[in-house]
Amino acid sequence: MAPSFYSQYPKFHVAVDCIIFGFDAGQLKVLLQKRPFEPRQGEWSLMGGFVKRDEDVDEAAKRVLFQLTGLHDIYMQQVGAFGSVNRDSGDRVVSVAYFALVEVSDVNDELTHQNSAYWESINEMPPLLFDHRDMVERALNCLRALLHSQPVGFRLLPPLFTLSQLQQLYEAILGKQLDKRNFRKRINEMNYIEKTDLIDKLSSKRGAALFQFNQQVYEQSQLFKL
Amino acid sequence: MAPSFYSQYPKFHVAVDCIIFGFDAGQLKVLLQKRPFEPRQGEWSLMGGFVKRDEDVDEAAKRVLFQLTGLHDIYMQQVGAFGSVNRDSGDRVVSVAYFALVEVSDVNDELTHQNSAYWESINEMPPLLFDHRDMVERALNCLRALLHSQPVGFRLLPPLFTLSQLQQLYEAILGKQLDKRNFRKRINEMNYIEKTDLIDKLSSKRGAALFQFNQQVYEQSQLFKL
DNA sequence: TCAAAAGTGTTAAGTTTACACCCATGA
DNA sequence: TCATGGGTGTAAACTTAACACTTTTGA
Repeated sequence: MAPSFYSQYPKFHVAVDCIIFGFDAGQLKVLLQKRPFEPRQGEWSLMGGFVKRDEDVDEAAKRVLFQLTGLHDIYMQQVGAFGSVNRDSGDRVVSVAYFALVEVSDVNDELTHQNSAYWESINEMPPLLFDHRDMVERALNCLRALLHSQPVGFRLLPPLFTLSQLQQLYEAILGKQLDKRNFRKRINEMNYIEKTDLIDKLSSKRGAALFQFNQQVYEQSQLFKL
Repeated sequence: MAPSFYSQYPKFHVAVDCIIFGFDAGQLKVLLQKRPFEPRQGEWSLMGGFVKRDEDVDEAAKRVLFQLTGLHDIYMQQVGAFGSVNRDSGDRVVSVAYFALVEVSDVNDELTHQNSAYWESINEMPPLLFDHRDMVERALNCLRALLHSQPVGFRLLPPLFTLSQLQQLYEAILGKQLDKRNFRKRINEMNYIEKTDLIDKLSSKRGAALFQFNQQVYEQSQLFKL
């Protein structure tokens, strides 16, 4: 192949970093990893990886998520590219950040152990490598905005959940208290969050109704908005 | 330097593409370029360029904007990274898109001519190269969202503008008609959009009051929101 | 019997929308 | 004198926010 016009320009490592959000013990968590290679081995970081030669950047993010959690078909969204010259002390690396919403109990614990990865509360994160803290903050802003426009909360919960759990989740993401009655009123208007006949007896003596998200009803309800 | 852990991984060309928004003749416009090199020379595209070895990706976007318009210190915001394997038929290129808000009359026409760049209405764009149309659409969505949270409109207008101009601009960006009285009521509540003593006699017989944006008042007003 | 979480409506405040006429001026 | 764009207020609809008590049941 003849040398193209492009070939006079430099090339860079391109990486992806994943902000993997989970919800556990009433708190919004992020899956953080002890960096397994030099430089700065052992420091807390996001799970990341280099993009392969014949791999979409989006695919690389999915692959990295899969490597760490064993999960496929997970909601992921790009946060943005981070491209400062000296952001990575190892070499010039342009990194594209993605966030993922996973259910903590679905995650393969063997894989996370192998990768020295641990769930940390968003409010109690240790100092992170490079610009990873910025990435988490930007991801959290994306998630907050998303929560207002789409029902993504349930992706962090088990298929069946109580309204108290859902409210705790919203409070953890938005970082503020919500009024119980107003919250339930709002959820009630969303027909795609359906009450089941099942009762959760674990979290209270009285028992709480379990709800589920109905994707089909949701998609139908969106069609009418045009 | 010893070969680092990183060096086993591939490298890619990294480019920036700029969606340069302007406002003219009552329409939202984008500055498009006839591609000056192969492959696909002569096709309509965004203005772009490769990131240099010792240049932040953000800096590269500013440089490309400057090359085409002669403008410095312009509002720019990243839209996201585009990283499909085959998005560029020349070679593997990961591109980061940015949008800029410029005042059309500030742009250096000599530079745009030299670069075969022309303002096209957002509603009448020709087919664009690669995934550039996606980039424009994503940028427009960003701009619309931004318009609701920050007063960025005036960056597309001259320092002095009439309320009718401002309304036309909002309508062009949002793609829908706005009510004149409601619009003016809303602008009136923003103390940082100040009425001046000057009158514009060009666009109407009666003359319209000219307004200006006051950055200091804006910053003050934002402090109170915490 | 009591502690702990579940569940339930109403009212006031604020925001958004819809809507129509007079004004000033140059041609 | 008239066509053109500039300028102005009010009422209804809707949305959001504030607020307190009863229920159930396991320990």
